[in-house]
Amino acid sequence: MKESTETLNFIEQIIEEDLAKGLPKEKLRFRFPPEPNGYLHIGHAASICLNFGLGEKYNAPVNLRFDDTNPAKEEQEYVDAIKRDIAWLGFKWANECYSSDYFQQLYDWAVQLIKEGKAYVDQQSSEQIAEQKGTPTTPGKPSPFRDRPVAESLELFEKMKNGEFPAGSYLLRAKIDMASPNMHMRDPILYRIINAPHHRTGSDWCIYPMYDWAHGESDYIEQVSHSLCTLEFKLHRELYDWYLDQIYDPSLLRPKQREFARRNLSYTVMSKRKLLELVQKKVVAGWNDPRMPTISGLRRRGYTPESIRKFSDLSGISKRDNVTDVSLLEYCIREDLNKTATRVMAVLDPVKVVLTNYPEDKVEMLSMENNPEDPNSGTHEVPFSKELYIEREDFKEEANKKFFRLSLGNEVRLKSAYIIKADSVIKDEAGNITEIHCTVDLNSKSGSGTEASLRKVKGTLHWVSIAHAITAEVREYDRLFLDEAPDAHEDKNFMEFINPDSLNIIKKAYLEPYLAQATLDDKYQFQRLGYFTLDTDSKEEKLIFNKTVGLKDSWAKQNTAAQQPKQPDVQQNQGKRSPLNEIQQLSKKLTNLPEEKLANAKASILKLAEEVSYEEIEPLFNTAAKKVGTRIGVMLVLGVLLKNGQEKTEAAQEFINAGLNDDHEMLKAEAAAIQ
RNA sequence: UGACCUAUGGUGUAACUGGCAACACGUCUGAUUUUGGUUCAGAAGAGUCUAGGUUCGAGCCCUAGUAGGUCAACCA
Repeated sequence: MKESTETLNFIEQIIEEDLAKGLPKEKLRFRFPPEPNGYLHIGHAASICLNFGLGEKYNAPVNLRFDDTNPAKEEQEYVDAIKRDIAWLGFKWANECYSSDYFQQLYDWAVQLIKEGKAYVDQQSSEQIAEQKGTPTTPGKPSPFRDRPVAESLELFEKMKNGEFPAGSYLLRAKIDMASPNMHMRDPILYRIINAPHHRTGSDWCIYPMYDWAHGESDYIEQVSHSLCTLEFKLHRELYDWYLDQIYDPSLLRPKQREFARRNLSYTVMSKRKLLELVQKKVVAGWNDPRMPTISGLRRRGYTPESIRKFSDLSGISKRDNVTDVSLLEYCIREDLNKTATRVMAVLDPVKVVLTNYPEDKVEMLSMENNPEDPNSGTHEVPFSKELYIEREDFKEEANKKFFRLSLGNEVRLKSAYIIKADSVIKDEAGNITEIHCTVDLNSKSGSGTEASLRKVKGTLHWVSIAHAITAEVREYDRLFLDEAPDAHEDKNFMEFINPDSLNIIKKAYLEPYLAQATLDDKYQFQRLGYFTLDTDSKEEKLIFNKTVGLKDSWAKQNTAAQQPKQPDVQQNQGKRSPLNEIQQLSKKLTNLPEEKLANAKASILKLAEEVSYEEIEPLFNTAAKKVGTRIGVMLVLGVLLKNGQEKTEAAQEFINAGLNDDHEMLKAEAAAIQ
């Protein structure tokens, strides 16, 4: 038996440690805690897959808990959408929970806190409270109501609950530490008054608990062992633990909060607020627009649950900021669809082909494989006749040898049909090709096994019989933003990077008739074009297909590369290092580089050296002797400085002398060059 | 000018807790192919932010820097 060498992410390691320390495996319990104020997106999928994945791995229950403590923002519509998305991803929650289910318990605990002198009712404005709170670098001041007698707080809290005060007039605050370096510990708010109907509790409550108070205690009530959230809650952990300390019964399990980095995807944004802005400003058609990174958008676009789970799996979990390239997501969906999608033919930009030697009225039904990757997928029939459409870009009158498609005098195969040869073209007055006249080799029928059919030809084209084709609208999508990280610019708003061409609608595409029976669940590969699925806007009399993702296209890549031979290197958009820093990085490799690269590295160092001052490099003179690369780099910089008129100090001379006496040839040489 | 977190090929993650850096995507070759897809074979690309230290030995530990992120909502 092979020992499983599967590596654990840091969350799994924490769990394993807890298990090793004696936590019984049966006590493991997780939760996914969305706030029902928006749709789930691919970033949430990371959290969903983490929590539910852990549940599957350890055979532990995972609750779906709606964090619904703010009636002003939350709606039933979102609850329904969230449940739909999680179920679609293929996960089953143990219990459907709501923080609002615990309002009474939370209230009782709050009363207990007041009685113990650990909470008090405040009645200042939010401005006053904010001012007293201080700043991260200066301590706060206590509220004048901080030492209000317990009985008075109790009475006021009771009145708050009974709706005797207007919204915003009173608050319940925990009494912790106004001087804590952690702002969250400076007497955080436990309850505020909100006069809005709650989607579940209606008007039962006028006071609502804040996140920190509700979340940790909900974890505790549900006996969640590991409460996993994103990094921005790291500073909340101290408060999470403080609240737990106040009510914790040692005979019960104590939840543990741990934080991981949220997942970002390149060329899109991932915050609910920003996605909502795209919806509200009508940049997209809605939360489930196929260009949106929402689960519902991806679903409509044609992504499968498997592909999204695979993506989460490959992306991993860690604690550093990240921007995962969309190409990984695209890889995941292609990989899935390649194995499962039915192959069909569709022509999006047609040009007419006439087979001059094919009988006028003849129609053949040809057989086409549904999926060459799956031997059991069967075949379907596709009609063939004298007049066809092929893709306009699949023909050129004259072509070089790199063009594998149809051109005058050359042969090409029609997928699952015959080999044809282009003889002539007909053009309109503007010079546009309107018809391509070809002769067909009638002995070359696909699958006939004849010698002619086995002939090797350079290219294979997809096609559609004009007389039999059905039409449909096809929607092609491109990235929503032109910038890799549209919301990572301090000086620019993410909306400035919107791609104006993210949607391309082809009003009339021609499809093989088999597609007339397509359903919303079907996934197709339009051969040589990409993966497509029916859009929800589609109607029986008007089919609409979404392009999920294109096939990899090394031909297109080759072409664009040829068009723009030298693309300026647009990388290095973050972490602008200082020249000295870059020099140090370059230097350390110096001793390991092959010659050509060595010359380049040296040249770069010499150039960067112009921007470095003597004061900056002097400390580097006592670089450890074994770090030869760095010493060489420093020597090079020193050379430049001396040449530019820098006085040769004692320290510099010493450094040069040390270099001269070094064993390393390169260092010795560079020292000799400037001594 | 405080606290906390983070730093490994272009990108995302690994490295059995100290033994000279692995996997995936992407990129580039070549083969196969009735999809310029798939598949297969291969290549290039990082000495792990910098400096010092501990150690026989450091990506992992310590110190100091640097860079990025988070925190001052009656949001979650």
